[in-house]
Amino acid sequence: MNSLIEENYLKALFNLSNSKGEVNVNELSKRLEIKMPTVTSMMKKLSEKKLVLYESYKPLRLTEKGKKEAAIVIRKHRLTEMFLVQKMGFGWEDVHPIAEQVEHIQSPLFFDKMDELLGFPKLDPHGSPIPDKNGKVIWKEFNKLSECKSGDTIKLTAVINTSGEFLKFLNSRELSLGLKLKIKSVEPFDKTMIVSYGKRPSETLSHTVCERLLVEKI
Amino acid sequence: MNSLIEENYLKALFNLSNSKGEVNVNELSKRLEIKMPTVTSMMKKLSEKKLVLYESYKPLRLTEKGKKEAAIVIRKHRLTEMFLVQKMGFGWEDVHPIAEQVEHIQSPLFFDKMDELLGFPKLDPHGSPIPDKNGKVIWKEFNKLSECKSGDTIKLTAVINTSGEFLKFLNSRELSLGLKLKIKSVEPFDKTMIVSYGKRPSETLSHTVCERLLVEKI
DNA sequence: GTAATATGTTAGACTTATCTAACAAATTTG
DNA sequence: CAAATTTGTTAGATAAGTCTAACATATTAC
Repeated sequence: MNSLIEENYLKALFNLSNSKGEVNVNELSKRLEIKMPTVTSMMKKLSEKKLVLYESYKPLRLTEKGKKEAAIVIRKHRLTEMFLVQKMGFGWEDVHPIAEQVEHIQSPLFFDKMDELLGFPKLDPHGSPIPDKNGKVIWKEFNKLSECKSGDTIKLTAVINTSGEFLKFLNSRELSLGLKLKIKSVEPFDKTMIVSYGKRPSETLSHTVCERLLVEKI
Repeated sequence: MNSLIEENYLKALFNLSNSKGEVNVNELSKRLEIKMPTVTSMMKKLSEKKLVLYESYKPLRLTEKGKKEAAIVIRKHRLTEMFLVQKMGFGWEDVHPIAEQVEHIQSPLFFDKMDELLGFPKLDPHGSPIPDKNGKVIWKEFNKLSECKSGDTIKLTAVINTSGEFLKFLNSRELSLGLKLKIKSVEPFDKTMIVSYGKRPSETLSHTVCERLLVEKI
């Protein structure tokens, strides 16, 4: 059994690995807001437990066991977020800090019940995939909105940043997952996009925003 | 903010106080399965925080602040139990260990949502009162079944012991809260009761069981 | 009312997870 | 490629919560 703190290291490592495969001590330290020497010593501990491959001055990698245990925590996090939104009436901007705590509950049955009541969802409220019970994650190939071209019609499928700030911004523009958007034009200078969707014929989205929105081409 | 561990001490102290008003270090030590010296030092710490009245060699008492903070934790525990039973399909024998973890979640909104979805229940699935948001508890005057007499007709209103063992025993006899029972006879030698209820014309309940069942006279 | 027992405290050690300061290796830069 | 910068490690300190061993006080029993 891993401690709550070990679970947080595994989770951070897993999330950082998804983009890079390998992770620096420094990156992990920044993500967790924990100083590097502390991270180093935890890496040694997790290495002892066969959860992390650690060698001095080398990048960090999760073992298969480590990946699986991290994915289970992430599964619990995302099921919780979905449950909070679907069954308890929370907005998607409010669920992260609660899920951050609930994910550490030790009771497979509790999360199985959530899963069942939700009808075995594949995605969480932010469009992130929910790992299965064995820790397997099915990653869909996503495009960033920022990489699309003028004239494209796309569907909003996920958000990258799940901070309350960003999600409240999306709420204020009535941008929600599943929404269909048309790209009317892209400003070459600052990559700002003019898009239309729903009842909004013309909305301006900064590059910063477009980089955080994942879409499917239609 | 109190740590998870401090919350457990407060809760245990509150639960033990309900019967006695005062609690020994020794009793608390046994309840928590934590050695006495550790309990002593935690009492000093909680005394610093104005949650407990502690003097060497004297019995322990919660301050008003301590009572309130303990009651809030117990509120979260009992709301969780109710939610697990009513909204997630758990049996009353399975909810305790999960609630024991969920009670430490820091998010008043999370528990307010539960409360609302449950319709602001006053009792948990075991018949224990749910403290209100201010930590006020309304204690009903209960009788133990073991104190009733032959011929009495009573309604099962609460259980004292919430161990899985005991609750599974009650399940096996179809004994649930709200059930009406008639006491047919009481064996003077060992205080065993013969009762009838539902479709069961004659069931034998040991004194041990009868002491753990709280009832209302009809 | 003293002896025996039960209860409670003090002192000091251990574990986990954190930190800072100092040093070491790797990477980047001119 | 050598200097400067960034990244990583080691050593030692700190805090929370636990323990055991030894000692102190209270309570119970005779």
